[in-house]
Amino acid sequence: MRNKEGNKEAGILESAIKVFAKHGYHNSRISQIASEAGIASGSVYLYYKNKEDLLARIFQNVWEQLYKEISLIQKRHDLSAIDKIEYLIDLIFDIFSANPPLAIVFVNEQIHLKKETNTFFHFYDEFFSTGEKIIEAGIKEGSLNSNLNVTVFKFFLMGGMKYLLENWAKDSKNFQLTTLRQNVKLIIKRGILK
Amino acid sequence: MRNKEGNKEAGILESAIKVFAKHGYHNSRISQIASEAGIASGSVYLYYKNKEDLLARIFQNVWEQLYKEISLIQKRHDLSAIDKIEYLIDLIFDIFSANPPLAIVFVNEQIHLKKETNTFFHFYDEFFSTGEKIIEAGIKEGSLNSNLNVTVFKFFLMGGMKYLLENWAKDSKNFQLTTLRQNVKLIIKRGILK
DNA sequence: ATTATTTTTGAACCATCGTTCATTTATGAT
DNA sequence: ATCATAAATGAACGATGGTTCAAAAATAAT
Repeated sequence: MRNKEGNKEAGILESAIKVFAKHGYHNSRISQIASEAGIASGSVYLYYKNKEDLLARIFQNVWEQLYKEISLIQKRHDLSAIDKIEYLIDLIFDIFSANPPLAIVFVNEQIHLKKETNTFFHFYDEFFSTGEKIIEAGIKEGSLNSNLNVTVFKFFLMGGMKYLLENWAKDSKNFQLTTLRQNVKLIIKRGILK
Repeated sequence: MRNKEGNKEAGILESAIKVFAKHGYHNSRISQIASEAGIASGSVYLYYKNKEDLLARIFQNVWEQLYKEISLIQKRHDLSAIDKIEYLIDLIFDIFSANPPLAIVFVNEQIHLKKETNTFFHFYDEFFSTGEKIIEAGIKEGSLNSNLNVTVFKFFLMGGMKYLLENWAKDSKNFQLTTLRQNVKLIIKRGILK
């Protein structure tokens, strides 16, 4: 497969996302990524230190973007807490619906990267900590249920969305993205009881 | 490490769960599992066909149990739909809280097993299909919100619980299991709005 | 056109395990 | 005690695939 000229580094990363999504990190071969990118396998090492570095750079990009976006949302004083949470849900679905293979990699492969050796966990931690602040502010201002454990809700929402994204990315016929957004918002806002 | 005598097959599987939980499937060595079980590495192959068979047998056991339990819950005519869902939440937390390494393996490693080659996916499919039936019955009987997309809710709840379990198993100091159960039930029943 | 420099190549290297199996050890029957 | 059978061992095999690097190709400079 051919790349746009002058964009080899990004092209390799795109190819890596596709191959990682299809086979999983450990069953992906550098030679597959290289041929997907239209280069020789040795050339991957001109742009990336090793296989793990490819995965790390994917997550670096994702978490940096997620952190930047959530920071902007948090700062907006015209939005209530629940508005901010809904914006956050849209944000995540927007990022990954534009790139289904990235969604699959995002959901399944972060486990192979350790906190000690990867700087992007800084963004990861800040993302979650900002999310917590938004929820806490909502409790303080009285719009969110004060019985809610912030940590539990944070993980529950993230985990639920990840699982939905994965299943959507693998077989988008099962449900439309709009159904997905609407229902997640419905569930977290009002629950499932009639 | 020593096993109870006369229980080698189960002992090996327990050791595999521990090692898979700690290092992940692909970074786990048969030699590690063997030494954890107190046997020679070749002896693993007296009880299990190969490395993948170890993982498959773990999931076989889990999904068979989950399917049997959800079937019992579904049959109970003394429970409403929401009661059944709450029982289900308790069931999952009970199974995995008794075995944190199993929770970690359950959440992270199923991806390495393919539907085509593993019979336990029968239980997996039946489990989810039974879950859907419980939710659908709740909608029909009028106790659950009829705007709810059953598939979306099913995945959202499962994904949320998986992510919570993983984080709890990795660092149980973050939250107590009772907090976890209560909050999951709270969120899905009533949502987070005050 | 010639030379210097940079980029790319891909065959070969080599470390890493999963798996096998000839041998040893344990168990049980007579 | 002796023999037969079963269970367990762990060194060695072999396949795999990430990574390297000498050589080739492309590009730039003179």
